Amino acid sequence: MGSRGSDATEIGYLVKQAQAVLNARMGEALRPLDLTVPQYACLEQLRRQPGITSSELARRAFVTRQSMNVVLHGLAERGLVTRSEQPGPRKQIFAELTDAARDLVDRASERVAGVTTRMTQPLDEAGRAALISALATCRDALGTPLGDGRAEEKTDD
Amino acid sequence: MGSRGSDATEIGYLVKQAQAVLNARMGEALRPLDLTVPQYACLEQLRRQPGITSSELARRAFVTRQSMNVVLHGLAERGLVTRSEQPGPRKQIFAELTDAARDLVDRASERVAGVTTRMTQPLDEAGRAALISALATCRDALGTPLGDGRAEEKTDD
DNA sequence: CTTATGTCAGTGAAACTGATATTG
DNA sequence: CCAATATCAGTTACACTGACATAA
Repeated sequence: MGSRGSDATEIGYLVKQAQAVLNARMGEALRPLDLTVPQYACLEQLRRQPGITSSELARRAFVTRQSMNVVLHGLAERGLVTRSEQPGPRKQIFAELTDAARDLVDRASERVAGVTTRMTQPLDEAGRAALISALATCRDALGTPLGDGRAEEKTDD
Repeated sequence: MGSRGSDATEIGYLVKQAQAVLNARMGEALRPLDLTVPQYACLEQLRRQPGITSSELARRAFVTRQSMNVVLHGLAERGLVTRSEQPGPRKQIFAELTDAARDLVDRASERVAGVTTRMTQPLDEAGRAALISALATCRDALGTPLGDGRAEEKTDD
């Protein structure tokens, strides 16, 4: 570990802190709608891409299928998500938002947007663009998601 | 919602995703040491500032005292943390790392540094500095942590 | 009396691992 | 047989709220 101008460790901390505050504020904003942050994230993802499978949802949230399934089933029981009766090619089950959910997600998105807007308020346009770019780069730099258990080339350990 | 050049919502997503991947990778890196990410964060904070109280630890992690106490007690039971017998001015109890913990945290830090370094690898020096600055700005823009229930509006710290 | 601390008790959402069945 | 899906079962770390006692 030589000399770094900008310590990478510091970035790790800041990502964690920023996400912690963001998560707390989002949770507060979503509570009146009876939604948790993971639930909202799941719904929002479904709005952006209807008909997605739970496995794909899990990949995008960087969690296991089993974890995502808990959230997804909870949402289905609340009538916010429908799951296709007819499995697809690979036994896939496709999820979609219900009309009630679409309305709810709209309101949730407004509230969340208020939080994120406030968070990025002090940044100028260029700074915002740079932040988006840098965060995407960091996300991709850490490579593949986490599989189910097997099937994952052992990197180094 | 309006059309902005750089959507603030996108930043929220990226913060979440980046943190999710980072958290996953850190968890994998720390598992061989039998440490969870929150545990490591707690230990690292204690190394940086020995003698800190659990309430202060909680504030920095943006969680409640009760939540932090669970982590802290777990670490104490494992002999990684000592807690002062003599309460301070305000009934405070000060925590410190044990020698065993110091050694463990060293190894943990190396592993974590490997992850964060990999994460920021594609960025150049200027980009890293800009990211640090922007993240700190975002974190601070969302204001104070969450107290215990009452007592907010404490701007100085 | 007010405030900050530590603590006990309970709850809950959501992550994990492991195993199994099914389909292409 | 292999790969990817869905699912069931169990565990766990860790967040929350609420309530209480204590000390400055």
